[in-house]
Amino acid sequence: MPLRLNKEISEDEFYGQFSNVKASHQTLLCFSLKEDDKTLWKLWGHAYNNPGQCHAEILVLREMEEYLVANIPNTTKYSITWFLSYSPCRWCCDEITNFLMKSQTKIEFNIKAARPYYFDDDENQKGLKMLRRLGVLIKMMEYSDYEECLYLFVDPCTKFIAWPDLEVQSIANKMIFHHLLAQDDNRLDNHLFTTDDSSPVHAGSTSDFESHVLINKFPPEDPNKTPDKKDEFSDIRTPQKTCFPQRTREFGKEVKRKLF
DNA sequence: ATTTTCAAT
Repeated sequence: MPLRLNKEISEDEFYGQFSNVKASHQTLLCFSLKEDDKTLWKLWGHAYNNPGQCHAEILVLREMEEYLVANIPNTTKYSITWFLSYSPCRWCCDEITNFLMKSQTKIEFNIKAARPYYFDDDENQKGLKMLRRLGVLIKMMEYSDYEECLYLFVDPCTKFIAWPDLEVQSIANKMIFHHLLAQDDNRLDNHLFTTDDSSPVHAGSTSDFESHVLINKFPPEDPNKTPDKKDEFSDIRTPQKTCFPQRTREFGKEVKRKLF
């Protein structure tokens, strides 16, 4: 069964599928849906793509749609959160768009993706931009997102152990993601990489990260490994577990930075 | 190109 309702994933699945430094030919999607001002999820679970059949997103969208048509909302807004091991492809973006357009109830949609899925494909970029224009909060996963995903979908008592280069790769993913999605946004011309949260990335390392990602999307072994740089980022997050669910600031907000 | 990029060798 590619889709499982009310089932956590194992620790092995979590680390195996959501690693941002190892490529995979599978996609895992952990999802939750809740009615706002309620704490408990109304619908949750996880799904793998069905090989040769359909992407994980489609399975989950079907399940959520089924729920929405069968249940009269006791709220004015749904909140949906997805943890995806790959960012959605162009067609899945279209399907998410259709899903949002069909809903009678406002939907707050959060997508956190571990790895970029063919970001160099224009159509994939367009799909992601469309989602963002529709108000979907979409970002690449970073340390705190991994903590949250583990807490919510694996085990709240297990401590997240970061793998080597998680920080470096997530920062690289974040930068390339912003760069690509900002292409058609004139307001951001000179501020592609500004952030709200005092990002530890130094200006000098920008091109390193960018080329690193553009040349090798998911390098299994980083030939340019620089231990110095890794150490530089190793302490930027507190590893201790915090109370989830807890919303970190989303990237979508940071585009409203001052321009002067 | 409703798609050779979420496998099959």
